[in-house]
Amino acid sequence: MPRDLLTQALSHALTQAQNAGDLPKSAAVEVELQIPRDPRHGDFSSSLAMALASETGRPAREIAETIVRHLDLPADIASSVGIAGPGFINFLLSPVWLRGVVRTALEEGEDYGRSNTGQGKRLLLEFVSANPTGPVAVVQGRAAAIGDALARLFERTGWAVSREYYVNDATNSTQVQRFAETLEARYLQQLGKEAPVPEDGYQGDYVVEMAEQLVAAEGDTYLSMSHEQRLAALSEYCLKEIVSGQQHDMAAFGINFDTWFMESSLHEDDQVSKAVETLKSAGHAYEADDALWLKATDFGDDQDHVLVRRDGRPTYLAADIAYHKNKFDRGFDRLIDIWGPDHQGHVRRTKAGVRALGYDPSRFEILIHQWVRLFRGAEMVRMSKRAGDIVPLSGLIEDVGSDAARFFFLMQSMESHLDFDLELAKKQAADNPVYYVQYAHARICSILREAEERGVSLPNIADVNLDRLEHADELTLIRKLADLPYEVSQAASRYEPHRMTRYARELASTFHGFYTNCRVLSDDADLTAARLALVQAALTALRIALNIIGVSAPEKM
RNA sequence: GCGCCCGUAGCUCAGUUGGAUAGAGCGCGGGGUUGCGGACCCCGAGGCCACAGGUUCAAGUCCUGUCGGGCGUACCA
Repeated sequence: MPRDLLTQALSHALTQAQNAGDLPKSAAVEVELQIPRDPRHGDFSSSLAMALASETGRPAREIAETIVRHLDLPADIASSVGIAGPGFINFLLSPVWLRGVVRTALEEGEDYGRSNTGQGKRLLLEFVSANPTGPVAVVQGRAAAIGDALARLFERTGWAVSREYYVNDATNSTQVQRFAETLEARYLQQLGKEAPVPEDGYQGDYVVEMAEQLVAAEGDTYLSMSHEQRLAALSEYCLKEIVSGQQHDMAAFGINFDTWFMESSLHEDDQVSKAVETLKSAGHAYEADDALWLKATDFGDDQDHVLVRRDGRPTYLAADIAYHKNKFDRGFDRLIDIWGPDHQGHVRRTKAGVRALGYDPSRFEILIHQWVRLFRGAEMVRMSKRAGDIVPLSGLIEDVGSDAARFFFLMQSMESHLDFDLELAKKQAADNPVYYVQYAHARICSILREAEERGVSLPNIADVNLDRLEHADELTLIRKLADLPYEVSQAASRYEPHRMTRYARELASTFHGFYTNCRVLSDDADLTAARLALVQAALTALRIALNIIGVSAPEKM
């Protein structure tokens, strides 16, 4: 990447200047490049001289001149190096170097922009993990879109990624029991019995529908059982039904999990109790009020938390700690969890538990995404499963389609609330930014089809005279193509998948501008060949960006 | 009360780890095609970046406080 080459050259120039005595040897100054807001300032810019100015007390412009004098740039990379403003060192990439990007993109194809920062190390990405007490909701769709995009970003940066969905199917958990009691009531109601839904039960209509299906499938089989037997049978039944429903929801959204990890498997193998024992013997857990507590305050939390309840049942936290131990024990080098905003309070205690077990906290990251607020027109729709008014992801996909849903989920950073107006998303299908990007892709495909129909064969890149690419819109498009590798690496390392959505829109916009001003297929055979190469490179970059955000790239629309 | 996130154009949001004159989409006003897809392109209007201090050569960005919104604050998950 040119950024790296220029950064290295600047660092080197600084050292040279210092060794030559032209600049004082000061404390470590980080050499970094920015992209100027105003393109007239060049492709890259460094404020290195200003940072040094305040340390050395010498004028920034003078320092900049000294550094530039010692600068030894790789051949052909920059067509100009300038000093501007208060002391910026600006670089303008040369057309020669830019044209090389087209060649690189075509030669590397779908691999363009890949890097190997992960060095093949194993990364476990856990996301969605909706409770098995209902269908996957819209807010979890956001987690799904974020998680899958991050997974693809990490795959592109050299990590061996596993996608995992954690199923809280422990039948003795409070939520599962509560759900089973609700289902029991609805089931009995279906059969004409008087049975109130528990006050803290699940109010959503989908439980009624489940009861209807249950009666249709199994009739009154459960009627003659005792309350306890019936609860056990029903919770087993509904866990199976709901999990398979969630698996169906994820498949419909194009998310393929490598593993659906069952919490129950932790309990069956005594992994939870063993983890608790380990904490206890290490002195990180203590008895109080007839319960067992994790001494989380020793590991950065502001309060301690119960691991084993007074009645002897382990808490969710205990299972979660055992679960993360299990992840590490499976040999993963790095763990990333993506959680919903309602789990924010659990971050510190879970990290504390993992640290208490002796694992390196830098290998474990929990990302919190914010809510999706659904609107029907001006009316906001609440989405708590426990409150009952759940909006399933499957409904959203039916309404606006998987592509639009994924694109919208990734249009803004995960820590921002997302307003999703269902009516607008349906009504304005034509104005939807996802179509704008897909249209650019279809347009390029159309050009390539047209070329074929006219008997213009696609050029072999080795035979193309790329020097014919000199129009401003051509070079602007190439600059955008050149950004892809950096965008991918940044989006991955900073957990910012929405950057790829922004990139895709910018790339599409840049392409549309090029298309308006530069005719691809013309009588000029050399120019046609060069532009066909450019257009194919743009196609490659668009496909990569769309692939990362999980949106299809249609050849016709 | 405490913790996390948010507050930027009429609306929805970006803002490249603190850089030069704050951007995009939608909406609004005006223009553009005897051409490979007009689901496109170009121009314009529109901003005390919630407010007040502070740090810095430089603050939308960092720190402190205030105000407003969301969420959390269980021996639920």
